[in-house]
Amino acid sequence: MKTVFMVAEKPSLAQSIAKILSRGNMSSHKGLNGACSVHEYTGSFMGQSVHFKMTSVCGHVMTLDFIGKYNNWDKVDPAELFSKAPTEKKEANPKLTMVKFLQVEGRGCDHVVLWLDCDKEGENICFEVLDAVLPVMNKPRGTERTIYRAKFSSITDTDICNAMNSLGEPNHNEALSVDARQELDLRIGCAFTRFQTKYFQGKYGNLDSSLISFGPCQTPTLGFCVERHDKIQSFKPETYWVLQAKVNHEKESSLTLEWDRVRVFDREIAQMFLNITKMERDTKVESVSKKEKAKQRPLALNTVEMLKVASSALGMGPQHAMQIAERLYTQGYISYPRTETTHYPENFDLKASLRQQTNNPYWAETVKALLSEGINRPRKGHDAGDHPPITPMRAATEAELGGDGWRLYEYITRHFIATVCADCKYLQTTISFIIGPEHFTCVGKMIISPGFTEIMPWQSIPLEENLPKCEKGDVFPLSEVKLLEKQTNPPDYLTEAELITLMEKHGIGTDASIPVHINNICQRNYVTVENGRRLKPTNLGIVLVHGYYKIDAELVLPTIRSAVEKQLNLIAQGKANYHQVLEHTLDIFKRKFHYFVDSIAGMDELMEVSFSPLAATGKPLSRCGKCHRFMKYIQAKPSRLHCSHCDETYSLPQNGTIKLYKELRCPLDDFELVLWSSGSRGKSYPLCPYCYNHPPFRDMKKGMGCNECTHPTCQHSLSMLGIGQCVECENGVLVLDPTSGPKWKMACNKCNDLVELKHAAMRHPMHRGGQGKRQGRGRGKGRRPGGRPNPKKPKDKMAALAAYFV
DNA sequence: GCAAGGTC
Repeated sequence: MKTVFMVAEKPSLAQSIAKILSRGNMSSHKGLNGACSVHEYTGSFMGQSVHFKMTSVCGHVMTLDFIGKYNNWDKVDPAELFSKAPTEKKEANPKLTMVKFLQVEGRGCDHVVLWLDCDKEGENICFEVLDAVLPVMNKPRGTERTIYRAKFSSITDTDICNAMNSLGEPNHNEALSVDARQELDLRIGCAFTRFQTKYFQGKYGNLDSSLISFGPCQTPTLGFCVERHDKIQSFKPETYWVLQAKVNHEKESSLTLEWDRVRVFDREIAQMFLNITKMERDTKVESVSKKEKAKQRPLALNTVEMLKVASSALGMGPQHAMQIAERLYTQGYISYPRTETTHYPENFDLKASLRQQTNNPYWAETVKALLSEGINRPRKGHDAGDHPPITPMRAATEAELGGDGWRLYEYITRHFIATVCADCKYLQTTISFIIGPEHFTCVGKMIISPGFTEIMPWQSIPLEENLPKCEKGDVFPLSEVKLLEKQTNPPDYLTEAELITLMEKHGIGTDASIPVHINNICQRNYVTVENGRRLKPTNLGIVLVHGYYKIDAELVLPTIRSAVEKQLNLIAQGKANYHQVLEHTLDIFKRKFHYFVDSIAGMDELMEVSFSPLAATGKPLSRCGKCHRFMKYIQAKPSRLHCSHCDETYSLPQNGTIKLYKELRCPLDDFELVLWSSGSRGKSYPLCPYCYNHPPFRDMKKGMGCNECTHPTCQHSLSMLGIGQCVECENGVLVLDPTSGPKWKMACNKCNDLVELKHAAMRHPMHRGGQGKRQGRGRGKGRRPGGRPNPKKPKDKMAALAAYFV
């Protein structure tokens, strides 16, 4: 019997599709990578009885990167990344050993059916799968076809079966357009990022320049936030005047009328209107209109809408919300959370989903009523052909989900129920009044039936004051006519929800990547999240965007992504040649890059305004070995030492504290040693700022402290303070921490192992005089003591220490 | 150490 190998984009889809095609009659087992499963069954294929093997990948199998030597930032000119630097495909997630997995499962199969998502990325993954499995599959006999592509637009029985009955071929052009996108993003993003980072790194003391990134999605995302900032900054409040009239009706109840002109910006004109209307004693009703209006129930939920509500109503950031949603999904509480679709599949069992919710204390009554009185047909949404909308899949309690998990589940469920509720109906009454020549209006709303707002109370129509019962021609006495002086207000910073809307509108990122881009600009310190999840750009974010505006605004405009995608679509549609588009687009960006490099002084001028140059920051800490003047310690990341006289910067270990180490000096270069420690209870070791950056011995690398130094006689070196092999790691040596007495500690110079010596009472080994030689300890040669020597009579103090070594 | 896109 022949074997048909089938591959979906993710494990959950492989399972659903296999279940449909096998009519539930399949056997499943986990694959060798632990992430993917294989579902097997017998069925018919092209009129023959065959064995089916359905499995999946986990998104992209491969990722694009430069070949190794081009990843050295110090040796490669970023300009080379545009053409010279070769790229290679690497496994996207080496832990999953996806290529091996596909080859093990695909070996000896006769046909392959590609069930990857029906978008361009999916088409590209088709070819990644083929690259892996074709070499190990059986060769076709004669003209027999091997490769098939299933095209489906939803995971429903009919759609999947239809796809199986009308298999096509993978679309090479669409796959190529993704190859081109990958290469463009890589070359452009990395070139700009490396250049900017290296240019600004170490120039300003209070600038965190460990990474100053650029990308065709993240940079315009930042651009939106700074654009709003600029609007706020340049905002000039204007004074305007509003005419307000109040009438008395019934007993003591007063009604405020809205002026039809809304407001005027000229004081004299406003005053004139006041004078005219003030002469009147009462107001006449011109007309009364009543209209029945409806507020529509929501569309079925997709990712972007979920993220917006999570941010604005639940106060959860998009990245966090997505993590929670993924957890709810893998635990079976909700459907797949990454979808653009807002339309339920035709055969979606809405009632079955509702029935699961009949025991929930918060909405059981609403759900039961819906089930007994009949549900409303959901609105017609958009079918993107990816996944069904996000819905609850089983009942849950607050206790089992906890905190944010429950809050997100509650929202998803309420939203789902709302989509099958009735619209909210209300009666809108508009009364028009006339005072002299001026018209005023009063609007009131009365709920007829709350509909979906019952389950989504935050959407309910605000209650408004009761309008008087009146008819055309009625006259009411005016109680007050006055002029209000007001000022226009600046807009506020962008909320995350507004930013998501902007990104979606301009096609920046996808439902899955939007949270990543927002997270990026937060983590890189370009924006901070303020109250109400508003995004406020930092000085760095503002300077970057203003710098791009100054040099080449296209780099930050939201059109940068869509312009490139337009080109890529030409490849996908077969209207343009892959190589030509790639070369042409790269050429444009290469020119932009060179212009940017030549004009970087323009951005630097802005940096100078916001940040202090290195020489002016930091506090004097230790002496330079060359000029013997004090160098300054710059605490801002990446923390470093700077000698303003020699104009040299020395990098330091990060994530810890740096202190002067007793004014001791390195015997090799005369630099004063500093002491790095990871915290009050953590490990610490001395280091020479010069050696740390310029390793003195061949067996040392950049970034090594004295605890790894092989200097044979220096009293701070590994050779002198090394005690024994580390138990936790392979090559580490436990080195005495000379500052730790009287509770002596030893720390591994490779891993994080830290050993406390409980009873050792001893003099500082550094002060023990000249007799201390290596005695067989030291670099890599540390030996573990054979047995515990008599603690009362140690041979020497170092041996005593070793005796405590666990 | 870098992009953006899949997904675990």
